Amino acid sequence: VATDRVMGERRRRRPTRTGQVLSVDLIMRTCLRLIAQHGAEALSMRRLGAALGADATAIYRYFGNKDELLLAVADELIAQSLAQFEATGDWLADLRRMALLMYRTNLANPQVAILSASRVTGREHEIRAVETLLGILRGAGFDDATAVRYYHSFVDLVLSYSALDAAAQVLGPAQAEAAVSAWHGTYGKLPPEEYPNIAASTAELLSSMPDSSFRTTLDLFLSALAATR
Amino acid sequence: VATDRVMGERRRRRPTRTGQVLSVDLIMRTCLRLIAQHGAEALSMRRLGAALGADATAIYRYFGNKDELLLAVADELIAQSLAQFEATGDWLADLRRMALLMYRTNLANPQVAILSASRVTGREHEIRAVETLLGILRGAGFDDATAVRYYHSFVDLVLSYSALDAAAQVLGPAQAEAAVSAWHGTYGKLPPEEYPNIAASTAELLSSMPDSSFRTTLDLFLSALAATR
DNA sequence: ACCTGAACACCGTTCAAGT
DNA sequence: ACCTGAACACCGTTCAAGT
Repeated sequence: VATDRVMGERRRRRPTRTGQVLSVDLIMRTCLRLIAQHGAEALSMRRLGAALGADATAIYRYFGNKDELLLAVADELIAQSLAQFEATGDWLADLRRMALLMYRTNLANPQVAILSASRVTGREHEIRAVETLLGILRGAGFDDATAVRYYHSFVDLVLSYSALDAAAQVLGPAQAEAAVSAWHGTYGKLPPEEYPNIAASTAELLSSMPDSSFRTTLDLFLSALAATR
Repeated sequence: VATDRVMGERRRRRPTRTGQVLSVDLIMRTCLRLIAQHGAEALSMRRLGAALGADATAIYRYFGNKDELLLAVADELIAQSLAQFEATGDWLADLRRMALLMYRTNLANPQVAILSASRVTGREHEIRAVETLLGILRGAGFDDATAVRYYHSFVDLVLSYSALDAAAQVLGPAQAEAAVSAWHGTYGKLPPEEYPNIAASTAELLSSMPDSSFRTTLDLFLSALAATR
């Protein structure tokens, strides 16, 4: 019985049709690869099964449902962000670096970012991230209550922006095209008498709106934190 | 021919099976009601057709596809926010009020907010909102390029936070329960030696995390804008 | 002119059967 | 013990046919 637990990894599993031996880890890695290679819309249980060389329903031996699988993958993304982080002792620079790492990792896995932005996993890597961020803010000299408030704002800002930009990135070609033509076709051609402010800013609007405003917002947010310390 | 255009609203339409006469407006209202009553996951073209007493495919006479329908509904929400806004001339107060109105309207229609946060509709009310916000920022004395950058940040901040908080509000009972127990069960009971920062902040974390951080973040953001003017 | 309904190519998930 | 595959209850959308 003890052996079963300790050697869980080595339990004999029947290989699939194509000889793969399934595991939680292999499924998560394949899931991430599928999203990275073929886009978020390619992630269905059937396609994941096919990529694993297994029947889609075999995955349900390892994850209760698709949502549970994606939450596990979400904690994995936090791990990836943390792995690239090294504290420098400069709290503002550290916050900025952490924000950019989280944002970048999320944008590389948009489907997961969208699903997990508003979820608390309570898993290993999420806890480490909370501890690290609270440490940075408390180390900056904020009292406990303020550190918590700013941690909350910081993490919600980064996660909500990640989800927003991930959703934009995941739009189908037709929808992305519609956004471009809304800006160039509609906003670029409004009568100046009726829309003087848009007319005065057209060039800036057309060049700015397709890009993310995350860096601008982050910098404004961090400068406000610095000002209250 | 001219009559056809001018009196477009009064064109004779064949009633559906159940006697309803379809229109863009009726479809949008039914769509909003369906989402409000049964959640976004209940919104399928087939269900919408059923709620209209029509075949699902009849909707395609009025909206090219589901996405186009949702964009129209999203623009309706913008109209609702704008209807409650009145400029005071105090740019900071006006921005704050607009942010809170948009946030509140979105949170009252969480399912639509989630679906539309990252979309550009290019429609009537969205255009009016852009014009209004750019006007506030240019009126505050920001140059055109800066006004556009700050408009972009402002609207993305409000929309992304709306979607984040709407998604949290819309979690199933099981998932909401899981979040509570993650905070109280997991974060409330971590060993202080390993997680000193979480341990020092436990009380504040447990009381702060269930609430939205939108107001804190918005105030920090606006104070940063004020500081750069 | 407008609505209908069959059809196509998909989903996530369950469960009895196979090995 | 684990994987398979049929089956169920859905999707969005197209298009020929009906009225």
